Amino acid sequence: MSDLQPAEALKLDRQLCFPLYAASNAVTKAYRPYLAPLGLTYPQYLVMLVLWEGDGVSLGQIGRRLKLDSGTLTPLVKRLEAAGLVKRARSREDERVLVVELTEAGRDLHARAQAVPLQLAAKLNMPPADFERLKADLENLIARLG
Amino acid sequence: MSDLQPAEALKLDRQLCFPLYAASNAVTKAYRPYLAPLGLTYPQYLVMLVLWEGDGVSLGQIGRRLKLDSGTLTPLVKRLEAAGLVKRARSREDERVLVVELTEAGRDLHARAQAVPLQLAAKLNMPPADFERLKADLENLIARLG
DNA sequence: AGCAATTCAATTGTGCACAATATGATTGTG
DNA sequence: CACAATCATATTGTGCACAATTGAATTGCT
Repeated sequence: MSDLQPAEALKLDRQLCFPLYAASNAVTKAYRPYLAPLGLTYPQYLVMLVLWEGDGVSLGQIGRRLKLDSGTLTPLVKRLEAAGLVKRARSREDERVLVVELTEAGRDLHARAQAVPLQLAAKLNMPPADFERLKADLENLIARLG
Repeated sequence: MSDLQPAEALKLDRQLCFPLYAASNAVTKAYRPYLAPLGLTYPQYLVMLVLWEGDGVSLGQIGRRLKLDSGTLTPLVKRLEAAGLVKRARSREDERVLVVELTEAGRDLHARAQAVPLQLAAKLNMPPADFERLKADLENLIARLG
């Protein structure tokens, strides 16, 4: 891209950022019909994925894993609590720390969520090699941005 | 992905969607320091890219190009108008249509924006081949999601 | 011409993202 | 043991995204 004339570099079709932005919006939208019956938004689903992998995690740990800050996560986790999927409690050892734990309903949702990746894979219908290459390239990009 | 056990498929590290989401957030954030001096957010910058390529475009045309709806674009373009970068006017031939045109200040901003893609390319520091492959893969993904 | 269907934008309401700041708990240092 | 610095989360304010609805202009059909 650095060998383009500046005016050419400003064309929408020359941007990497735009397909990235559009693809992210499109994928979030693609999840909606499968997550709505579970009562989850896409960012809420990501938080649940973290909790299903390891319950009893602090807000900060969730944030570092998902690269989201407290301004995003505090209200999001409160909504998960209002939906009865998680409990929020201060850590006994360190009162600054908020520990997020699954409720029974939150654990039960794991079973119902197992169809989601399969439904999305079916909708994408992307060859596994393309899928893995794209994932690796995106992870590389994220690493370059710190 | 379809050959994974469901529980495995629900691991965050197996998701394509998550690096896509995280990369999109990270790229938007990476633009911020270069766009803020121009008085633009990243979505506003995308709208300006469309207008710099062809001025006097309807809101619907901008929306189809950027895959954004009127609920997003109506207030965004009003903010661009408030910033003095565009004019909003109803089409003479069809009063339903809102035509968005650059002001003098909006055209002048084009020159100042030419550094932006170069600054971002420098920050990414990604080999052109990787850049192009990732862009092609993302466009392919967008096409699969309609 | 009349009128239902369509189209384009605006509005309303919910839920992110994130910068900036605030608040309270903990730690480190003299 | 004060007490400044740090740390974890919460709050405030701005700006997206998008579903759902509305309203007005236009088109199409008979």
